[in-house]
Amino acid sequence: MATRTRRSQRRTEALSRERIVEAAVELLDATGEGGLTFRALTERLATGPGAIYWHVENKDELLGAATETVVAAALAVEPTGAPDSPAGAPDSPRDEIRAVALGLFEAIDEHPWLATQLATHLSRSPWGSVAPRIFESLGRRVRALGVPEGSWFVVTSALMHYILGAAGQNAANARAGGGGLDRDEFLDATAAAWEELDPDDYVFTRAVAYQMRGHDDREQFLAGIDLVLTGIAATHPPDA
Amino acid sequence: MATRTRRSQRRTEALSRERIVEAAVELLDATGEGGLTFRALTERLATGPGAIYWHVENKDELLGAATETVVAAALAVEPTGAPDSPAGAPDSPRDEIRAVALGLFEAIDEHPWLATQLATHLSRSPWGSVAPRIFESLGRRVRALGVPEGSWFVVTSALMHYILGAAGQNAANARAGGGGLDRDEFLDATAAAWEELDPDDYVFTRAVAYQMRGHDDREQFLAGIDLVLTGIAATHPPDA
DNA sequence: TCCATGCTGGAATGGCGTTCCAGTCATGTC
DNA sequence: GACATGACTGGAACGCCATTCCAGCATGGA
Repeated sequence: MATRTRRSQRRTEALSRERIVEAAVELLDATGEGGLTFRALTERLATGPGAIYWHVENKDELLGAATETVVAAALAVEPTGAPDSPAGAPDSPRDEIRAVALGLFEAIDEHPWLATQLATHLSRSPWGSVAPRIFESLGRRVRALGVPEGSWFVVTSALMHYILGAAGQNAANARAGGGGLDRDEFLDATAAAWEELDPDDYVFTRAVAYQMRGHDDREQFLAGIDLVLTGIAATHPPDA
Repeated sequence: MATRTRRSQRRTEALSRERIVEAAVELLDATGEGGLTFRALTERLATGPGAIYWHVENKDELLGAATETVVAAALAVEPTGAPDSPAGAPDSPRDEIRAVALGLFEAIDEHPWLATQLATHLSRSPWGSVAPRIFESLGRRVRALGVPEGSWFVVTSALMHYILGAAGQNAANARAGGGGLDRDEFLDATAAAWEELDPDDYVFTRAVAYQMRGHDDREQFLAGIDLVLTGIAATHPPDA
């Protein structure tokens, strides 16, 4: 086995599109958006640029592949059937939507570069695999919610937009603001900055700044989801 | 006059931070995200890099300034008092929120680069002037809606997240997908792509693809806003 | 045995953001 | 009217980036 393996491979482990994308994700996670360079990639993979370009069209495609990989992983853990639930108590569509949303939220939280990447990727090529994947996952639950067919598209889109918008903007909050600040310091600094705004132009923002300090991102994200879900339920009563 | 003007200025019109930002916005509008280079900028302003760097810290700051300028302009047109309404019929907070949202939607529609820029800018530095500006504009109406103070932050954030998320993702749809396609062709291509997805994995998406074809972005965006607003009203009844 | 083909990585290219610096001009001072 | 000052300019250069080119390698089939 060892012989065959060694024979069929130039290096300890052959280069492949998978290995490249995996390394790219690791690099993005470790060093952020700007940390993914072909130099760093060739170094980490102990190879040259030509080898990478043989497996991958260009950097944009590599970023797209990284995005798709991470999103797919995030949606894969979703409790489609919830086989471990107490039996006879399947999750409601509402709970499932919350779970899917939270999965995406956490994926963006773990991979902060996803926020920007999704924004460019989704609007640039909605035919890619990532938009339909998210859309499908949410849409099935929207249908289960009892929303009439004519509104499926609108409702599912709205949900997706909220989820990606909110998760994206929260992402960097969690990871501190570029400097070495931790989350509390960062929140505190932002709240302080808000409190020093012009009292005339920013009455509301100043009045609300204190709520910024101790707030829990996840909790607030879910509260937003609930707002949208409640709106959906009110607009399309399940018994209609 | 001409003499004094000519005397006090090195060139026909002196370089200034304003002029630079203005040129940057024009360049971004005309040639897209990647079109803004210092080379193109120096050419358009008939100067050298050093002159630009005297007025501006670096490219990130320039992009931030461009973003702030455009957002400020978008929020400035909002009908704060609606002085031209039939008299005695002021806009409801709900209508005003719709108007503010639509203003942002159209700004992103006119300047597609705003979508990505807002995503990076907002999450990178929430203390900048753009987040508070939007937050304030929406928050005042949320308060007028009768939402209890304890929920101001959550509700306003949710609204902002939906607006920016939805507007951002719709932006590029409107401007065709990179190629020379117009809107209808683009929508059609996307719908066709969705209809060719795996029938098992994408039941919902395939079933809904046809709704993609003729849909109106603005209308759908507003429908989403209404969903959120309805959710807000249901969660916080005005008479409570 | 030898060649075709899939795959590799070092060297080179052109464009980018950014820096450096020698210079220019309006202005204040005497 | 001469001169020093300091805001402001723009050409040349630097280092890093994505991308391309190509001479070579290993391997499976003839």
